[in-house]
Amino acid sequence: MGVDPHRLWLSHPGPQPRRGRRPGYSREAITEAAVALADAEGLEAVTMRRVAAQVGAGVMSLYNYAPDKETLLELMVDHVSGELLPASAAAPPTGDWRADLKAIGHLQRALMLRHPWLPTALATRRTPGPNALASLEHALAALRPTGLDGATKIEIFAQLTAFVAGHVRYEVSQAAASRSAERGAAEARYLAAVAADGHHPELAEALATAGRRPLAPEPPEAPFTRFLNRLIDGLDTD
Amino acid sequence: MGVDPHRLWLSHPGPQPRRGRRPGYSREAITEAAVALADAEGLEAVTMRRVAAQVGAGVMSLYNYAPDKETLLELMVDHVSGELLPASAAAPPTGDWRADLKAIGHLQRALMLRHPWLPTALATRRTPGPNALASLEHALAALRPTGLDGATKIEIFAQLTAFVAGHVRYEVSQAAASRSAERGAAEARYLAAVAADGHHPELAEALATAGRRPLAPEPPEAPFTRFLNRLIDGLDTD
DNA sequence: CTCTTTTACGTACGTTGTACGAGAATAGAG
DNA sequence: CTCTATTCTCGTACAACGTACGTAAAAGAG
Repeated sequence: MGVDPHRLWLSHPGPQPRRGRRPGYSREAITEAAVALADAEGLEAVTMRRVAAQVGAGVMSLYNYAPDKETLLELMVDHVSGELLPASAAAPPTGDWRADLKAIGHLQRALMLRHPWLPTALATRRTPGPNALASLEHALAALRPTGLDGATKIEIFAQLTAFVAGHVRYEVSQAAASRSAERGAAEARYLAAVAADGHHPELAEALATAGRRPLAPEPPEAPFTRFLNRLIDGLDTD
Repeated sequence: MGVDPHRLWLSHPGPQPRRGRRPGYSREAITEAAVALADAEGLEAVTMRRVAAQVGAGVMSLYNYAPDKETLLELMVDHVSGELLPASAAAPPTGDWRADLKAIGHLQRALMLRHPWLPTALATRRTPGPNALASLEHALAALRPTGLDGATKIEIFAQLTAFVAGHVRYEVSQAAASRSAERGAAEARYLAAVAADGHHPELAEALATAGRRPLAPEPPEAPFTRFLNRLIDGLDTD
């Protein structure tokens, strides 16, 4: 499982071959088509046949640009990770590493909301591509004032990303549930029935108090901000 | 997508049918076979054919016990969630909600290390089954002293679970990388090459300082404990 | 031109989830 | 008992998937 990252990332596009038929497509075009498909219809719509149809190629032609589908997913992840680059370049470390890290978290969340398949695609371990490494570089620079050792800084970044992914997954599933009335209602009926069985008093009370709106209306990212702040403010440099 | 949770969880085993052939297998046996398969060979080894072979049934017989494979995954998740019940029952809330929550996090981590496919299986949204709801009930009871409203308590539990899942995924991927020497070496070569390109000074330094062992040897769960403590100590009741 | 290299992609295979329907088992009704 | 309704079993079959293989086409080198 997995492809040599050196061959995949470092030798691309590689020295132009001086002989042979010219490529009719490009890794970028294929990746963009796959991303567009995933954005529009979800990750499960990304099949080799559909991606090929999207770019107007035969199915097997894709394999000249990515050795297998898992690699194509890696390319997709790194491609959208590139959307973080301009913001990173525009916001160099300020010296306040907590604020910098929170800003990174918000950017990651926005990216994942734009590409809701990203948390799922990130779930399987992959070697970071150039854009992901640029993100990591930016985060490491932000963490410089902490004086932590390298492994810990990398771990913090991985944990932050996993945290944001988990939260966004929760956000979009909640949004999907409240958008599809039928499914949401069935789940509500089920939970109400469980709460009424007498064995789940805490759940019953939680559901009863869950409907209440907060006194002051809050922006949709408020819960995320609260959790993010808690996580990062809790980080210590000892 | 998805099955009515009411039918799935609440009417099982349901009133015995008074006529017709008697079931030759059971939902529990099938679920256990699937869990055993996932424990031994990973989630991707869980195919309807292999599960059927494991229980000695024909493939299509499984569909009398679960309407589709996704539902079987739900059954697997809830089944292993049942392993948390004894510990929950043995450890009622102490009044120190932070300590209680940390204990829950450690139990969840241990569960996920026993079933490394669990973080992945949890990633796709599903309605909680009875065992998951018992876990939630336990966590809500622990959170009672916070006086938070129901939605927030539920959100905290979901976020905690997502956090633990993310961390365990990281843990097992690290363990897998260091176990397979070939793959780990290829990645190390790649990262070293990137670090040497001059455009990633922070990464270069982080990798250089990453090899150093801590002065005092620490147990394997130490990083997890640190992150968990930071997350939970950061929670506030305002 | 021929030779060599590289890309394009039709065909085909193995594996997957599962729809369908025919047969077997069980229990009540007559 | 037989008849019939009901429920479970599971062989067969199909569409969709990732992709191995091989042939045809293109393009520079000689």
